[in-house]
Amino acid sequence: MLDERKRQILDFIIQDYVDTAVPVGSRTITRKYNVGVSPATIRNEMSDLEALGYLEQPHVSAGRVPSVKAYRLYVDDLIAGGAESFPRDEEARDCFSRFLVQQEDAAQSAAQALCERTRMTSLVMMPSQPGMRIATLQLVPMPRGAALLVMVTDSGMVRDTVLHVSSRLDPDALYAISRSMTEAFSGQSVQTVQRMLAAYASQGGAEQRVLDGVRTLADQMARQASEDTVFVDGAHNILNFPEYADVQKARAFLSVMESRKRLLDLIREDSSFITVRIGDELSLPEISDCSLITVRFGVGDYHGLLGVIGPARMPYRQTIRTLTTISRSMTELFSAQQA
Amino acid sequence: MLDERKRQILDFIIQDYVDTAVPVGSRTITRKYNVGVSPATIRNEMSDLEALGYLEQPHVSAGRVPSVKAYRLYVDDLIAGGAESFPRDEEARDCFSRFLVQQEDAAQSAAQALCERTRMTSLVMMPSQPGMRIATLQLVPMPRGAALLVMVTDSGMVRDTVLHVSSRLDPDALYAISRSMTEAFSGQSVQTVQRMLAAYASQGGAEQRVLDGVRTLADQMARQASEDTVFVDGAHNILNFPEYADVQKARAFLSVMESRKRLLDLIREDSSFITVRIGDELSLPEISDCSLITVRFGVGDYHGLLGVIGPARMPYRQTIRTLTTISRSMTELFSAQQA
DNA sequence: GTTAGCACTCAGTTTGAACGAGTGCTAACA
DNA sequence: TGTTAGCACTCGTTCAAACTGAGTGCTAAC
Repeated sequence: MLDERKRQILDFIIQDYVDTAVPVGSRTITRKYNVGVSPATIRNEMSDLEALGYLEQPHVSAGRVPSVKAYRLYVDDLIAGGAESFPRDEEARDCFSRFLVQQEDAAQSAAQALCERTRMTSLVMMPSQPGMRIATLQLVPMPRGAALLVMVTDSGMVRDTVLHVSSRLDPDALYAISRSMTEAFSGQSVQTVQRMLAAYASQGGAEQRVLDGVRTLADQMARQASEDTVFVDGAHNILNFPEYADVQKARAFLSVMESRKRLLDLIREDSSFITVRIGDELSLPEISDCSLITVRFGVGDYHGLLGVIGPARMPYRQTIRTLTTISRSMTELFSAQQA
Repeated sequence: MLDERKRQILDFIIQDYVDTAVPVGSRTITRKYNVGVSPATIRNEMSDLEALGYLEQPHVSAGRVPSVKAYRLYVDDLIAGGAESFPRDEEARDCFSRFLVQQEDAAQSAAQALCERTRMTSLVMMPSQPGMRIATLQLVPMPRGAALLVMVTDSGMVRDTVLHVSSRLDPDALYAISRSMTEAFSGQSVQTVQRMLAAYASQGGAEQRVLDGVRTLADQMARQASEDTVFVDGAHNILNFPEYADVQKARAFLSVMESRKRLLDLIREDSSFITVRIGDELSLPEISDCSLITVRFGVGDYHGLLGVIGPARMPYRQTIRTLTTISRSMTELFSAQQA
């Protein structure tokens, strides 16, 4: 469809525009890249490329800018051609500790690692876990008659809350309570626990406070279980890009990044390993000159998404590499956890 | 020093500038506020106020802007006069759950509450706790041969990490280990524990993994103990202020908010309950047109700081009120915790 | 002490000219 | 037939000059 030379010129334009954020003119191409033809010829080719929808002109005396269609072509090729060649990155493993970590911690570190490496905005989505069941409930003694109530689910999620119990309850007593609570609740779904405890009227006393604690944690868990959670990091990095030199635009972008709902709408609907959505494809006017790359991580029925948002003019190859690397680390981490 | 009318005019100017961010002219004063004299008279008074250092003129044909000295006068009066009149705010209590919470969670909620109410940037500093000692170590059973190691200090700080132990260890066995670990380490300072465990060579096996876990947590705690932690929230709110319409300035501001070191330098040196530092008084050029208000919270030897940063043109009264309200809630929370 | 009037100042905006990067077209060339 | 040099043309950008208007300071009268 596109002959060799057109394709090469288009690639040069994309490359240059990604680097400089300035519309690319015909002479720039001949100066910087060795095509072997004169600017006039480049102009003819560019004119064709524009007619084909791969280039756009901000105004008649400016250079050309890649269109969404051009990025799409570029990215599709990138993914088709280079998917296997993304190398391991040992350093990436190290951004998670060698100890196992809780899922939320891992997600947060992943988000940090992503935005540190890409200098853009990173997203991490942890999937909902509707079937979550309680595995353990345990009271850990704290000073001054308090205790930490810890709830663990079969999927390894952990939540805790501090309770006032009674200073007369020694560690063994707390452990006895823990065992019987675990016996009572273990294997139940958090929703069932919520229902079981909703019946209890609040009647004071240490027991009641413990049950209230269980209910609180069950509520938290249930909320978590029923909806996907999203971590965002580095949203302010958008200010580093000249396309967001306007504070109004930057604020619009940030407000999208703060709206869990809009983010989920963005992220949700995709099933392939790598998804790239460019400009309008995101169907959110506030970020219509951005691109979002997402990759999956996880194993079996437990998987989430890693994502990076930046200007449509982003270094796709490098960003995809970073994402797949971190995704692999996350997957390994969770496989280890499952094992 | 300042006669009644001058003082009133100065207050009007401050009030108007806080509202509008636009230099205030003499006619604006007569139009909006009922002083009972003509613009010409106001001009004379403003001229005097400028000579006294309370007003500044961005340029000769602009209105006047309050100087740092003016804000200082205003704020000092505010604090001297109104410190007792800050009311309770029941709603503020509710932003912390009725259950006791871990200190970090409380700090984070406080930061959130502050920036939600002030629409500026909030800071919460938790003080270092050099004398922190271990109270409890406990292993909570997790699915698939894992266990959550929980460490609690006498000050109520909690840290945990996931370990692979052995699937042959049942809850009772884990509890037995927990008890003996607690016996061994309880009452020791985290630094001592670090030293005790540094001697152990890593030799594999479940025991070793547990001890490695203890060491990891002790390291974390020690780091926390030796240095103050700062939570920042709502830094991006700075974009809402016209004085930060310039992206460069906004970036400079955000970079300060990300630098723990610079923040600590800002916050550190103060001993009174409320501290207000205006403009240059902050001695950081990036934020020389901001003000920082900090108030203490906590009881006895355990206290931290709540702070709000915004443009020097901020609603001081309201912001101080919000800060003191939240500070009171935090203090109550921690007193309850101690009791 | 207060005020009306007036000249003056100066940032911000508008206007228009010069500039220059870049294009499209045409004609010549290989 | 594809390539290239040349040239007219477009249009955003830049810069300076002119204009506008908000606001002041000063003076003289009340």
